Order: sequence, then C-alpha cells, then structure tokens
Amino acid sequence: MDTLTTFETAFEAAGHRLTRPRRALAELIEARKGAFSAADLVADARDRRLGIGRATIFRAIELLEEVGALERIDLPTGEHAYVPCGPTHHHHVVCRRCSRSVEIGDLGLGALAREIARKTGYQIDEHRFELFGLCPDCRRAPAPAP
Amino acid sequence: MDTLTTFETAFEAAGHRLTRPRRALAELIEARKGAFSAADLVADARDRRLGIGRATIFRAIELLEEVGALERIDLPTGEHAYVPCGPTHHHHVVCRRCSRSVEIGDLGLGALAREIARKTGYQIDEHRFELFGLCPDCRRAPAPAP
DNA sequence: CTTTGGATCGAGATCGAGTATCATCACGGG
DNA sequence: CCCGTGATGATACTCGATCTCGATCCAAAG
Repeated sequence: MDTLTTFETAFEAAGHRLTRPRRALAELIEARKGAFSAADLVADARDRRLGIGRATIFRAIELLEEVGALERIDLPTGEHAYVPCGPTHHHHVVCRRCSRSVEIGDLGLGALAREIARKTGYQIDEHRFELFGLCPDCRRAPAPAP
Repeated sequence: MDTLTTFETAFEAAGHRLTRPRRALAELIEARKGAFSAADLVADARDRRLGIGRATIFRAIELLEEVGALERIDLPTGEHAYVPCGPTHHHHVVCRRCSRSVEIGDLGLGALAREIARKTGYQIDEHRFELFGLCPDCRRAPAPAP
C-alpha cells in the first residue's frame, strides 16, 4: 500500500533506502507541522526511546534538505531550524511562539532581485526572505506560556 | 579631536566606555569593509598580537549589534556573519567570495510584509531579506582563487 | 593628581551543535 | 532466502559561543 507520508516518499524518490529510523523521523517531522531544530528531533527521539543515534538524525535532515523536502532557515535568535516545504520557489512565515509555518509564493521577489542586481552590479545567485511573527492561533492565545 | 571612527562613536553613543580593546576591534571591523564572522575577528586579533580575549570580542560584537551598528546575517553555508550598517531599515547584498556588502533600502518590503500579514493572518513582527552573489570586482576577477 | 567603584578585561572552563570514525546491522534486489 | 551495500549508532572529536571570576582599566569625583 502506498500509505507513505510525504517525507517517507521523499526518501524513496531520491533513491535512498526507507529504513526504520527514517520512517520514525519522517513521522516525528510530520507530527510537528512546522519549523523545528535538529535538537528538537534529537529530544523527540530520545523522549520516545526510539533508539535513534544523533548522527542518523543529522544525516536524515541533510538528506531531506538535498531532496528539497526540508529547507534550513535561520531563526531571529540565530538558531538553525528546518521547515517542511514543497519543490517550487517560495518563502516562509514562521510563528515565533509555536513554530508553525506557512509557505508563501515568490511574490515578485525574483524580479526584485534582478532589479537589485542591475542597480548594484552584483550578480545575485541566491536570496532569502523570511518572516517571523505570531500565527493566528497564538495571536488569540492569552498569555505567553511561561 | 573627534577622529573617532563610526564604530568608536557607536560605543560611546550607547553610553559604553571606549576602551583600548574596543578601539582596536573597531579598527579591525572598519578595515574589513564587509561581512565578517566572529572567528575572523578572533583570528585578526590573534595575528596582530593584540592580546584581546575571545570573550571580549564576542561582547563587543553583541554590543555593536544592540546599538545597531552591526547586524547579524546568516550565510548560505549556515555560518553567522556580521555586517556594518546604518540605523535605518534596510537589507544587505553580500558577495559570497570577498564578503563585501552593500545596503539596499526597504524597497517596498515593509508593504509586502503587511500584505502577507493580511493574507496569512499572521502578525508579522520581523522579516529578513538577504541576497548573495558576486560583487562587481569578483565578477571581473579571473579564476576563483583556490 | 589621587582615589575609588563599577564597567570591562582575559584566561580558561564549559557547553552544545554538528561532524567524523568505524564496526555492526538490515534493506531490498536478485 | 542471501548477500552486498547503504545505513546505523556509539563514541570521540571539532569548533563556535558562553560563563566564571579575579585582575585591570576608565572616568569622574574630590
């Protein structure tokens, strides 16, 4: 049966084996539905006694990043986090409290980048645009949980 | 005499002492004219036998960041770097080879962020927009120095 | 000019994210 | 079902960054 999750599929699509630890990690990521850090996954795995090594987690993340199923973003705090994402060019809006994230399209930033290239003389190869704030739910939520 | 550099002034403006190590660091940063990492400064200081401790360097960077004279950006490689910058809202274009950087204005991104807030329901508090590529000089330069 | 208190410093310990190593294991094609 | 190769996980290690704390320096008061 093809009840494979998005991330499980991502492993297979890239020609990698779909092992037990990878399935487990795919589930953990799926369960988070938002941005997470490597440390988060390590903690999750440890809490659930999955017996998954640290190295394996970092390798899985690296793999999913290469495949394009994850993208690394940099939190305002300077920490690294990863967000699940689709294959097309896009950007992310991340909730600073619950880390839930949504994708937004290109929004003309590609064109803006070309415009900037023209004005500055730089050859622009890459750009990042990330937004941080509170998601609708967290806005409604009363006090910032201590 | 007020031959204070931008960074020396930045220390004073914030009500902090202008000490010897801070003067030295201000000079090192000034000399770089572009993005640099904390490790770069540590190396610079060590090479010139300035006798400045690691902690002092990190503290100075933190201070300049608070004051707004420096801003932390995240290189595509995942490393942290800092760029000198003015007080107004802006973004940076960084050369991936020589790290020289230029500031660019808001360019309507503030408005775009508001638009995104409206569409997604998120309350946007913060956004970052960074561009990476080759500066005019490095574009002209022949081979990528090994 | 000297005193003095708090800001600042430097060295080293420490922490934590991420990487490297390597013997062992298990996925999955044949 | 078997085997080869990719994958795993325990451990050691690297390196950026932070913390601690006694010594030192700056600046303002006297």
